[in-house]
Amino acid sequence: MARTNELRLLTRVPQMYYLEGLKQSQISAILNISQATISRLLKRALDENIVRITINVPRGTFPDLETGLRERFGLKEAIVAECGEDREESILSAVGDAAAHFLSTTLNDREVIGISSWRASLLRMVDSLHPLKRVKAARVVQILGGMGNPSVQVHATHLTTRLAQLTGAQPQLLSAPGVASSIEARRALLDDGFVQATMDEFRDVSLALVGIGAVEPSRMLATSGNVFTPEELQELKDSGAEGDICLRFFAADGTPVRTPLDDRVISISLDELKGADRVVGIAGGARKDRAIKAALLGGYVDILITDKFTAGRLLGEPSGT
Amino acid sequence: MARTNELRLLTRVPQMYYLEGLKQSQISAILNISQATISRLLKRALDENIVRITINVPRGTFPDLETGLRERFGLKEAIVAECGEDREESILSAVGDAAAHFLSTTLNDREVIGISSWRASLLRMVDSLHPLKRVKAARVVQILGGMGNPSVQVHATHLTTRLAQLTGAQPQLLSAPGVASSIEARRALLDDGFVQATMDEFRDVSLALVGIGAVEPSRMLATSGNVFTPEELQELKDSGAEGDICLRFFAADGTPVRTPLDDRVISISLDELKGADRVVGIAGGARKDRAIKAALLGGYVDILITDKFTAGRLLGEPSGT
DNA sequence: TGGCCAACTGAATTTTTATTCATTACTGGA
DNA sequence: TCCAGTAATGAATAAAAATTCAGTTGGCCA
Repeated sequence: MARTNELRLLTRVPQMYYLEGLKQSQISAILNISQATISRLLKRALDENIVRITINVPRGTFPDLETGLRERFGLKEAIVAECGEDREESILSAVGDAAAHFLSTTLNDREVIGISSWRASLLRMVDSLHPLKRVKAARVVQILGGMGNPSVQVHATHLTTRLAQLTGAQPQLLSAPGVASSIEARRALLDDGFVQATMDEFRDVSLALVGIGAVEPSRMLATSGNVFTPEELQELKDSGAEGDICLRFFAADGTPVRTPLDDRVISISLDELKGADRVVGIAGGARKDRAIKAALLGGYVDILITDKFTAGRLLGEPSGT
Repeated sequence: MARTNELRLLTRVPQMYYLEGLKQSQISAILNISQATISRLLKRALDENIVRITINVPRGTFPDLETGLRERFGLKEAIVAECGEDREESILSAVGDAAAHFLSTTLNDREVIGISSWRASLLRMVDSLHPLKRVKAARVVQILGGMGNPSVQVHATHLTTRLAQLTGAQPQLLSAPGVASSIEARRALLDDGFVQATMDEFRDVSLALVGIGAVEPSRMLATSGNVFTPEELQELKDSGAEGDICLRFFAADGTPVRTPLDDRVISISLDELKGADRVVGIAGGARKDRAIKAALLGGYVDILITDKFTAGRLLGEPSGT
């Protein structure tokens, strides 16, 4: 019975506070109980589950998947986008849009943005981005060279300059191919002052926007010119490479895979990438499942932006390595 | 789609705040959103019913009935006690206990308590009250004379002195019968200095503890000596009296009923009663339904302490006058 | 019976949250 | 296309809530 009297207060106080919207001091005055005690009663009501707070998940948001991704892969943040159907086009649009929104709400002033080229998802992001008036990034740094194929080279340039324009930043282009034809060719390219200057910026990147590539099946590698020879691709596969970020490859368990190719790639290194405050991975689609998982296991990404189908697959599979 | 991105935040932020227990400033740091915006998002999530707060009513508490009583009768507070069965004994015990708890948690320092005598419920309250060490009331004033019957007179005295003892206050007894034998007898009694002194205190009462009496059927009036003659009782009924507080009678709609009896009663007047900061009515039982309702309609009581059965009846009846 | 520990309490203080204010962007109508 | 009114934002500030602290009390065991 004594307990009943106490329970009455544990019900009454939250009722006044949460339902009637009274301040603790008002309740304190009405009930002749000190504000400190009101605060304590409220906490106790919460602890004892007399007050329950539930979050009603609106259609099109997936907090469960996001929490699952965060916890399973130790991510700082995961964003799962609603997506009509599980096809590339639909996913690109959903993920790009989500990434654009993410960028526009979380960009800080004077941020140095690093952006990978070559990525359809990043292109989509930039396309759906509205100009950011409120904040101004300092610089947008291209962290992966363009493709040999000139039209793709243009894309890479477009991506960087457009993003710089939208964020009011200075674009810092990397006027070199992502893959040099030889080690020597790479050396020569690195001697270029502009290339050098851009690459020096890699360590200053505070926010990196990157895609995640699949080694197999890779549409990009196959269609965007003869960047890699069939032999090189085979070598990659043989060495266990499962995916890449900025053409830096890693195995299924996330460990970096070093191949001779590394010495021809002109891009931020995985180590430099980890130096960024926030690395945002933007990718989705069944084709990339294994690569994304590998990237997450490798811890290369702090924030993942993906679609609900991919998120489901990343979590649904039996917990492999 | 734009809405979807927004909804995501409206889900994510409350999740972090309410479920993960993060501070707004921490969320602000994690999501790169200003604290002001976090606060606004939380409010919006509440408004849009994405976050729902429900209060789980524990067994033995009756917030619905209490709210009903408060709203229907404009009470400052209503306390409905759990009660095993709808019989006097059970109700007295429940209501007395609830009143004791109420008093012990809401008594202020230096309060002047007025207490009606003659009331079983008040007696019960005092019996279940533990000594209050924390606060000290200033005085306990008996606001209704005792009964002619000496043993009941003792009760009234006991009630007042005991309560004073428990609250560390000075008892202020009213050494006079509640009902004088005649107008002249009343005059004579009022000449007494002690009686006078106590009655002067009536206006200083800050917290009044009163029972509510039923005119018909009234056990108290019938059994406690020949206070009123059958004729007087008949007169009361004829004049429409439905209940009383400290032997001050009122009709079913709460309007005071003046009869010649008034001039023989020695107690606080209804007007003086209204001057108290808080008037606590402590009563229950089917016998008193009409009297309690009348008292509530008359607005004589700020706080009602009753049992669940009585509360149900007070609310359940078709909304009478 | 006394003494010690744990639990409560309210006042004061610190921490957290809500709001104000000034500014800037967006929208719809002329 | 331009403008007026609406909405949104962050920094600063006011307001509210949580916590610390110091002091009691009550129970429990020696």
